[in-house]
Amino acid sequence: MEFKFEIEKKLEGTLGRAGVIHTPHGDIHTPAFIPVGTKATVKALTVEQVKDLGSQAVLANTYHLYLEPGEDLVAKHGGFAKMMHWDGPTFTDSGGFQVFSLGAAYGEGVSKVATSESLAAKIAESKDEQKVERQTKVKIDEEGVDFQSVIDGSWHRFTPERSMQIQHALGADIFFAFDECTSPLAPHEYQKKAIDRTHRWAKRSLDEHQKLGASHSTGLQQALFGVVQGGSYEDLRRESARTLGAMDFDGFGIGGSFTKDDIGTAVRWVCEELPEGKPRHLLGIGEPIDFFYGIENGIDTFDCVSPTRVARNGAAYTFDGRINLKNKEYVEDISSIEPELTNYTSTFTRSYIAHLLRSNEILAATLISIHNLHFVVTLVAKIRQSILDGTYTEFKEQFLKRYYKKVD
RNA sequence: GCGUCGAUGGUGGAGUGGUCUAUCACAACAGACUGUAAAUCUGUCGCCUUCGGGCUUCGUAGGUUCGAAUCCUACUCGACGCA
Repeated sequence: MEFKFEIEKKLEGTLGRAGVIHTPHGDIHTPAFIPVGTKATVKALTVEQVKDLGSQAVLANTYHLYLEPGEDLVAKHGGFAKMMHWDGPTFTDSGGFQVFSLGAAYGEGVSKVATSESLAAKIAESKDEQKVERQTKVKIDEEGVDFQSVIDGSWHRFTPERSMQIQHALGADIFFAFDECTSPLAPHEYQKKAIDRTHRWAKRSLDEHQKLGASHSTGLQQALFGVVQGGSYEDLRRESARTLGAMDFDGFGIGGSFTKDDIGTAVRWVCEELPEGKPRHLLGIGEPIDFFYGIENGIDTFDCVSPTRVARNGAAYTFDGRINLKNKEYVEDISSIEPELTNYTSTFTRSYIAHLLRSNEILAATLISIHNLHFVVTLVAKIRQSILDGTYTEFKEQFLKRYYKKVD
């Protein structure tokens, strides 16, 4: 019943590896994609569907479950996994990301992953004149964070200790330390201040976690991952990884915002510093290309809302790139979304799904979510297999060539 | 047959003398979405354009007026009422 990570095979000449994470609720064969079930549900899907498409674990969110229905109620069910009938491994995010999405990112149009052009434009814009005081729903201080509920506007407070208490009540196998996810627009000076504070919070999270763990009667051992920050600055990323790497964490999350073409580089800086024998999770990343650059630079697990979010908005992954099924060209297309992938959704035509989208039927969200999650879960599983088989380079080349081919 | 009311862009429906290619919604056509404020958001949506602008629309045909989707007349069509 112990948490343990084993490396099965390394990817020659890179930081990549295939391995297995043992958790109290089963193994995760890595690299792996972990579907996000923020509020103890993977949106639009039943747990049977999530399982059948090959998911090994689910990640839920502390912020959302704390607000609704509250961690005590979740604890009465025996944890969020039991509540949602998921019997495999689970993660909970700390609520730290909401410090970003409801704080620095709130109403600013900044996203976790930006293209360098859009970022440059935003930076120019923010330097332009004195901007009106921006409205956020978050106030950060040394002790923790005050934040306003997105549900009813009421004010709440998270500290590292509080986040750990809530996460223990929610009952996942793997927790994340409470961190501050900064804006990509923040200057080096602020990023430095933020990681120093995040490191102090990490230590406090660890202390509280150990205190709470000692009092558990279940005999299960939960793992705690520290979260590396540092924005797009190499010195800060490395410093953050070294500092947290020296602490007694079971694994590490890599958080923060990235420049689209540079995710791999930032990950490499971090993974070069982190202890090799502990698992690394890349928080909130998961477009097809990102998996390759993440994995060869040392990432073991990913989570991302993108497959399910874009699915609800009508976009589907195919081996020839992402398509928008709402578009006219699919109205009479009687092929399946991706003929080379077999799952529940593949028995339906693009035309039928386009019809469901156009008539606003909720089944469209379910069918495309099944497909997209199956696509990314399978893709990462294939990458894992290619590492074991020694065919990674060919596999990567073949996949990317087709997925990102430019049409002239 | 008489009377009343009505006819607006793909649809519904505002607008009742200038600021009207005409509010708005829907539909349509695209785009975005990366630790879920998200079954969401953004743009386009008469024709042409060298993107400055140009041209044509509010049932049809006339008229009044400097100026009409808006006022008048006739006609066409529709709904309702009376015969």
